[in-house]
Amino acid sequence: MKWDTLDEEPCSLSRTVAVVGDRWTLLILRECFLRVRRFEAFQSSLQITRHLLSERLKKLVRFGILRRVPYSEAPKRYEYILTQKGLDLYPIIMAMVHWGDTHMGDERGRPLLHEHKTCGKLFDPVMVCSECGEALNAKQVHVHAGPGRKEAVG
Amino acid sequence: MKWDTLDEEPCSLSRTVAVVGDRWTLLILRECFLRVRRFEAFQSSLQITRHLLSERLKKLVRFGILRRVPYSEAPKRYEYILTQKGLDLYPIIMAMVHWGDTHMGDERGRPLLHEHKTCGKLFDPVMVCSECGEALNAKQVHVHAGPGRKEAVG
DNA sequence: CAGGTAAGTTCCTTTTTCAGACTTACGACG
DNA sequence: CGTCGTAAGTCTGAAAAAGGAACTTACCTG
Repeated sequence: MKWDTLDEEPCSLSRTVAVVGDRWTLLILRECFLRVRRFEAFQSSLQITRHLLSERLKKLVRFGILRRVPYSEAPKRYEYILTQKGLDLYPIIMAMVHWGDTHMGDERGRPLLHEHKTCGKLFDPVMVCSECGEALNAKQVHVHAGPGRKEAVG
Repeated sequence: MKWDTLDEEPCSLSRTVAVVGDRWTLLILRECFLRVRRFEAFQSSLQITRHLLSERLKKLVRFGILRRVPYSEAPKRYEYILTQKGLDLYPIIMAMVHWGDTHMGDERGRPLLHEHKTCGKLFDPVMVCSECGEALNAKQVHVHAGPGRKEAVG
């Protein structure tokens, strides 16, 4: 597998995996959604080596998931802020949190609770069909090759 | 970071990342949802080294995501089948596919289309609030420490 | 001018991953 | 009977990635 061109495969999962498919990137994104923005803050909360953090942040900026925004001119200091493309990763993160809550919990209970400001309640994320609104499950879905696959396969 | 105990962190995202947080595991799971079940089939469709495939499958079995089921007694042959815990990863995979469709597409169009057998239509997965049914977005969610976090932090 | 802070970079060691050959156990072919 | 083919792995040496810790730059504070 050539990881450097994974984002051009005719498969949307591969393309997503190319961007967020490693441990550190996912943990960095968790911090982003918890409003962490600065290099030192990421480093101290994750205990990631500065080298890797620097590299991963660059990659996320390169893919348009974070923006590097100056917050001080002298000395030059930057913070990393989620773009819309980055904010759109929220369902992935929430799906992972929900799976962890459901299947990897221990006797201590959930680490975090999520409140939906709009309705005021504690909630779980549920994935539904855009057409009929019903909850989705793997066995009710049939997959067809789309135009992007047919062209790639020939 | 000690990756070997990541699944015990007081964070559901970390625990999920401990299980599915690497490139190969996610691609293997994609194949599982496309009904691939056998060692040789995974190997030839992914071009993963046999060594890594063997290791990743063992790990998925160990975490209860796949079951190793014999399909031939002599010679002994096995296939790998998603458990319910594994099937429950579907929202994560679909969320990743959807993000890839939305943000990593090219002029060729979508690689795959998904049909909801229940309603018969092509759909996108949408993540909604379990309480009010509204589509979720990061800015409308407030996070509270839950019991599992409070106990861990002290 | 010594000490502190933020955001990196550099260097060296350890761990993972990769590519490909080897193994085991069977069935079919000639 | 010996050889080929297949499925599901294991083993090995080389290459790539990750880890740990010190170093750098540019400013600010007492």
